Amino acid sequence: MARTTGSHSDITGPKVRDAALRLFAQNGYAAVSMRAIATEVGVQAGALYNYTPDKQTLLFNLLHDHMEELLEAQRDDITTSPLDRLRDFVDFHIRFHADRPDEVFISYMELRNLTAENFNVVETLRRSYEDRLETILQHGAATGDFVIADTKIATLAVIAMLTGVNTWFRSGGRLSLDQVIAQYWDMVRKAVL
Amino acid sequence: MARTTGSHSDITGPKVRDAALRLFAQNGYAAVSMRAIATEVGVQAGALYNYTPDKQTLLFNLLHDHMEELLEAQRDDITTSPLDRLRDFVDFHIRFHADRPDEVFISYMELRNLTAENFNVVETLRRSYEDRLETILQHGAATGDFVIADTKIATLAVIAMLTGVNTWFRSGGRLSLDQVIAQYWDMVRKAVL
DNA sequence: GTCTATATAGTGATAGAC
DNA sequence: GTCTATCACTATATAGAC
Repeated sequence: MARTTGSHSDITGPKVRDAALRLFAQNGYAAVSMRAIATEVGVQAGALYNYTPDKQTLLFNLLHDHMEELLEAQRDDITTSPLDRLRDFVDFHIRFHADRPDEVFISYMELRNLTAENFNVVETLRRSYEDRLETILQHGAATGDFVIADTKIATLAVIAMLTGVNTWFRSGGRLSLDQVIAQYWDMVRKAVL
Repeated sequence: MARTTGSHSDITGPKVRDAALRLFAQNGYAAVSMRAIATEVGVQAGALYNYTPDKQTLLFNLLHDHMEELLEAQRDDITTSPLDRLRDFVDFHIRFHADRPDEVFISYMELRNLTAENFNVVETLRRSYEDRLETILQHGAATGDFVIADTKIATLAVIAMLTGVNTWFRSGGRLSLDQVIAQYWDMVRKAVL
């Protein structure tokens, strides 16, 4: 219970994580040195190794936890209509991703800097998220609510379209997030009809 | 006219370019050393500097030339209907990008590794490509052929969706490129109707 | 828990021989 | 045009003092 005087692990730990996230997103994993992260945190490089065994684990944890949070946050009410479920998915996806631009960015850009083993873990999580959308589309296609030639292609097309919002959307811009969501929902709805 | 005996610049030059393209796409610009490129070409690192002043120029040329080729190849017959022009754009975009997976990949992943000046050049070219699609959508919206709330958003949404094909399409897979194009065209067509 | 110092290896680019 | 050799840095990670 008693905490060692001068221990800052519960403060420094998150700071290391935040600094790594910001710097990886800004400059890319390979271009960011442990010294740069340490400087951002306000410690010397050696001190970082109290919080991560190595740089690779730092990256893996950021991507892994992002995917876990995504899967944890996404809800699908299977008692509602396919159209309502799809609308909820579109709304959730855009909102969740718009809230975490750095996490989303490194999740796409830094996949190839994961070790093969770490990549497989993250990739499995990503696929299970895709599967949730495909399940909705398959259900709607089966009931006749949707007209979709190939649900796998439609899944990938919709996710690519929605995730693209992150490349240009900035809060405080010409359109509010609600307006953006409304317009994407309009396009997605028509595309699967 | 006469060529120096033993000169291989017309062979080695393209080989340097191809090796850089492949390695940048596979491992990322920052993670690829000039020595690695030289090994791939079959020369020593110092020899590369007969073909590029530095590593940055190597990257810039790849991205710049890719965008120039894209703009050069894209055709828009303004005498046809908005729907036909849009269909041609979708067909062209998917086909052109599917043919050049490495160029497309580094054009998205390595933008941030360009110097500010080089980035602006490439970014300007990219925007002018986007503008060509937006022109088509604006025209169709004006004639009533399309129903689009915001042509800028629709432009970005369609390009994100189409470019997403490159993340999963592999020639020889479940679907032919023609089948893929047909399905994307179906979704795009319905989305703007 | 953080520091300094260091081991070990890699980097981009250049000089000058051939 | 390509080679070898090298300069001046920077990298990740660790050891041991405090």
